[in-house]
Amino acid sequence: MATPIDISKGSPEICEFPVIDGEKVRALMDRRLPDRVVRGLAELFKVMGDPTRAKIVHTLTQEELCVCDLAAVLEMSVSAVSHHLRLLRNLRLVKFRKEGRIVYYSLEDAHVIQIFLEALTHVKE
Amino acid sequence: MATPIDISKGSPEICEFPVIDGEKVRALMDRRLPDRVVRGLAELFKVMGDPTRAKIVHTLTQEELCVCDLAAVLEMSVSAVSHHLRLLRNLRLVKFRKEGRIVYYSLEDAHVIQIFLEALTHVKE
DNA sequence: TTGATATTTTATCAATGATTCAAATATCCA
DNA sequence: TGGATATTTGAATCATTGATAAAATATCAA
Repeated sequence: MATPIDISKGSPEICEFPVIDGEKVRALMDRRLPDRVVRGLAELFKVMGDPTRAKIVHTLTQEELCVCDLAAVLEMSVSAVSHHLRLLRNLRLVKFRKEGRIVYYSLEDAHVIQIFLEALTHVKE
Repeated sequence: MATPIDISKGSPEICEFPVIDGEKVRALMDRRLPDRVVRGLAELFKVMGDPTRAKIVHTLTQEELCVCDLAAVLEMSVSAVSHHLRLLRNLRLVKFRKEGRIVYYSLEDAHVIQIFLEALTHVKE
């Protein structure tokens, strides 16, 4: 039977939620992730959660590439690809090096590849 | 110097993109992921790419929980949580079992946990 | 310098998505 | 059966996001 549980934890206002298993709930509340981490996780997944950016990441798992060639591989405008690269850059999923006016992009680290490949096997099965 | 590359591959219209390294581009085009897989990947990441759903997944990595208790842990309305659970259900990230009128949710499989934890360590470092 | 190339940025529009409230189901218990 | 509880669903609103085109920046080469 659902009983209210006080989850105010000393904050000024009293918030009550009806719960089934109050102990479980209290224990899980103590183990909640910090907001900073939750936001970081969501942003990481969100930025990979677009077909175009998924393609970009996949392509870059194989080879370093300049914006222009990346656009050719994806058959998209350079501008569109550049926009997506900026998002990936902001989240530090990709890094780049400049050679004259050509900018070569590659994946930032092994973690990104790992997450991507894990998801790939999940989707393929 | 960028030279145009014919990527029409027999399709009626001729599409040309200026590229730097035509061989690289052609090779990568041959290794592109099928659209079905790309869409699946993007959907998987997108559904995890929301702070609330990230919290839900994290909570369920620890314990099976009913909707009502999940809402209490997250301090959100039951309705909002239920909406998010539906999305997670559609992508088969979570499964549920019914016990009378109470519905208990848990993560679908080890892959989901793996992807989540990998991302977590990436964000935390 | 001038023109050409590679990339980035700005601005705008349409589409998508999260949240809320209200109503609908479903199940239990008296 | 009637009433209470647990969850789901639908509609409405508001904010976010992606795509596109056009302009801006940066670098090279003649």
